[in-house]
Amino acid sequence: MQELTERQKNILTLVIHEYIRSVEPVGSINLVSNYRLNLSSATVRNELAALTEQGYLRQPHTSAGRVPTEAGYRYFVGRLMRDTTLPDDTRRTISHQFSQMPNDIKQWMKLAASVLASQSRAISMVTAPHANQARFKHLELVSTHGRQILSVIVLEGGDIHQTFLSTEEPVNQEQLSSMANKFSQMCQGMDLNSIKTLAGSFIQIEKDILTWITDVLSKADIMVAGEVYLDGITNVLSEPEFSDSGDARRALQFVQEHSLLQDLISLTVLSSNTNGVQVLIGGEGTVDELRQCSIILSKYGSPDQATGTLGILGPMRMSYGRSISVVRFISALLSDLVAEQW
Amino acid sequence: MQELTERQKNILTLVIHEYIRSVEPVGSINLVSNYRLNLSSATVRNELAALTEQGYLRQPHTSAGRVPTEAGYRYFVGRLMRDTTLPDDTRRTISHQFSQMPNDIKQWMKLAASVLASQSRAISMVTAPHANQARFKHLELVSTHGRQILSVIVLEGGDIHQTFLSTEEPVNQEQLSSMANKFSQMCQGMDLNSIKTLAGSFIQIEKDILTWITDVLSKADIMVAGEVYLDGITNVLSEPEFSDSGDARRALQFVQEHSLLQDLISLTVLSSNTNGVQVLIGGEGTVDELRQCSIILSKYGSPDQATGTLGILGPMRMSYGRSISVVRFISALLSDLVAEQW
DNA sequence: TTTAGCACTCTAAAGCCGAGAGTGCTAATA
DNA sequence: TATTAGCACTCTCGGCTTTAGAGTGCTAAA
Repeated sequence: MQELTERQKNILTLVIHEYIRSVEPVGSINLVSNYRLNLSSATVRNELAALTEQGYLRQPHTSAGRVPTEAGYRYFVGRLMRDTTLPDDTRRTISHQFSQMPNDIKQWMKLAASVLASQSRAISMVTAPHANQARFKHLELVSTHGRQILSVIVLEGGDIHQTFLSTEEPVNQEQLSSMANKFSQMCQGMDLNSIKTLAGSFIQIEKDILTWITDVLSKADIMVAGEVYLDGITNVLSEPEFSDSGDARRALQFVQEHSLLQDLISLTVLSSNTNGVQVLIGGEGTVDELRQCSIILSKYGSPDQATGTLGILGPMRMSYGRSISVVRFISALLSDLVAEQW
Repeated sequence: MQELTERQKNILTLVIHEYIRSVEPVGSINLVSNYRLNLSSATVRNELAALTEQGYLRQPHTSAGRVPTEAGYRYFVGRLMRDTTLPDDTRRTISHQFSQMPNDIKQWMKLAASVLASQSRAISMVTAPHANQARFKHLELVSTHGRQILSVIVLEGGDIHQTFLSTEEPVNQEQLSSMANKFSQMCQGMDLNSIKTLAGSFIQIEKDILTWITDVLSKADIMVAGEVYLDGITNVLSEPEFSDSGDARRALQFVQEHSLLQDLISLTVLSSNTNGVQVLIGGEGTVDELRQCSIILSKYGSPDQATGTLGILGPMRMSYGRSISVVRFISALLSDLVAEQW
C-alpha cells in the first residue's frame, strides 16, 4: 500500500463528497462535469482504477460508478478531511438553547441528545455525567404510609438513587431524620471500600441501609455511565440505504437492547482520534449489526470531577466533517456546564 | 345497519383470525378449507358479500379476498371477542420477574415496558405512577463545591425532583439542613395553592427555594404523567405492512415527538371499554399518522393514591385478545405494587 | 336455502427488450 | 511519458407484455 498522489487524494475526496451527496455510485464523467476538473474523464478513470486497486473504492458491479470502501472513508477521515467548525450562528443558537434551560441535568441531557440528533441527522446517544469513583455524599430517609421508608442517596456529583425499604415496625420521621444524619456524617465522602470496612453495632434497619448504600456504590462503580439518553432514532430510518431490508431494524434493535455506549466506552484503543473525538467507521471493532454504520464519540467533563460520554451513530455514508464538529461542540458545551456546576 | 346473523358473526371472526395470521386478504375457499366449515365456498361468498355490504370487510381490488375494515375490528373487539386471560405459566414468569426486581420505580417501569413490548410485539408505553394532585412532602438541601446547592424535593407518592440553586455567598451544610427542615415541616402535605399563600419574611435563598417548590408542584400538576417509558420500538418495524413506505417512520416519529400517552390520557370518552382496558382502533379520535394503528390503554393504581397509565401501540391488525389480556395483567400487577408501596 | 358451474376480472410474477451509464483498452497526441 | 479521444463491451434498470392463478359474482339446479 503506497502513498497516494495529490491528485488521487483529491479525487478520493471528491468521490466521497459526491457519494455522500447523491447516495449513488459516482462515475468519471459525473466527477469531471460537476467539479470542473482540468482533466478528461479517461484520466479520472485511470485514477479511479488505481484507487480501486488499492482498496479505497469499489464497484458494485462492472459497469457502475465507484463507491467508497471502509478503508476509503478511514483514509479520508484520518488524512484528507479538513477540520471544520460549526457555523457561528448555529453555535449561537445552540448555546442559547442551553442557556434557557433550567439547571437540571436531565434536561441538559435531553437537549444535548436532541440537538445532536437534529444537527447530524443520525441517532444520538448521551450519558449523564458521573463521578469516576462513586462517593457517598448524603442520605435522606422519608417515612411514607405504612412501614415503608423512602430512602434517597445522593452521591458526590449529584447522582441520585432511591428505593423503598421496609421495617418491622413503624418508625417516625424524627427518628428517621436523626438516623439519616448519622449516616450522612459517618459516611461523608467515602467510597465503596471505606464503607465496607465500617464496623459497629447496628440495629436491623441500619444494617439494611448500609447494605443498600454499598449496593448503590458498587452499582455506580460498575455502570461506568448512568442512564443513556437516545434521540433521533427515526432519522436513520429515512436514510435511503436502510429504506428496505431488515438492516436498519437489526441495527436499531441492537442499539436499543445493548445500551451501546456502555460497550463502546470500554474500547480505548480506537482508530481515528481527531482532537478528542473518536471515529469508528463501519462499526470497526464492534459488532456485525453495525457493519454499515459509523460512530462518532467524545468524552466530556473532566477526569477529576465528573465525565460523561456522548456520540452519534449514523450510516457509514455520513457527513463526517459536520458530524464531528457538532459532536465536538456539544461535548465542549457540556464540559463547561459540568465545570460550572461542580 | 342491522344485526348480523350468527353465521355472519362466525365468519367475520374467522376472517379476522385468518387475516391476523397470514396478513393477506382472505378468500372464501381459504376459509372453508382451513376451518372445516360445513358450508360450500359459494355460501361463504354470499356471506362475505353481505359483510362487505355492511362495511365490516372490504376488498383491496375486485378479485382479491377480504380484509377487515376499522368497523370490522371494532365490531369484533366490542362484541365477538371472547375474554381471554394470559396462560398461567406466562403469568407466573412475569410475576417472578417483578418479584426479583429491586424496589425501584424506574426499574419497574422499564420492566413493565419491556414485558409489554415483548408479549404484544408492539410498542409499549408506560408512565410512572404519580399522585393526582401533587403535594409537597420533603425538602433536602446538599452543599456542593462552590456556591451551588443541590436541592431535592420529594413529593407525596415518591416523585423526586432535583435542581441546582446558587447563592450569593457560601452556606454551610448545617445551615442548609436546618433550612431544609424548616421547609419540610412548614410545607408538609401542602398542595400548590396552599404554598402560594404562605407569607413571612424570607431571605433571598429562601425565596428562591419557595419559587422552586411552586415550580415543581405546578409542573407536576400540569404534566399529569411524568416520564414516559417506551419499549419495543423496533417491533413495529418488522411488521409486514410497514415493511416499506414511510408509514412506519412517520408513526414512530410521531410517537417519539409527542409523548403520545400524555395526549391520549386526556381522552376520557373512548369507544370500546373492556373491563377497564380501553381500545382505540385505527387511531380513532387521534391523528392521521396513526390511522393504521390501534392502541390499547389502561390506567393502573388507585385514584386516591397514585395512578399511572400504560398501553401498547401496534398495527391495526394485532392480536387483540392476547394484547388486551397482557395489558390488563400488567396493569393489575403494577396496581398491586403501587398499593403495597404507598 | 344451498351449491355446483362458469365466465370474468384483476394482480403479481416472469420474461423480454432497449436505453443508458460506465468501464477498460488501444492508439493517437502533446 | 502522461494524457486523451475513440470504441467495443458489460451490466443494470425501467418499461412492456404475457401468463398463471386466485377470487369473484351470477345463474341455474338441487
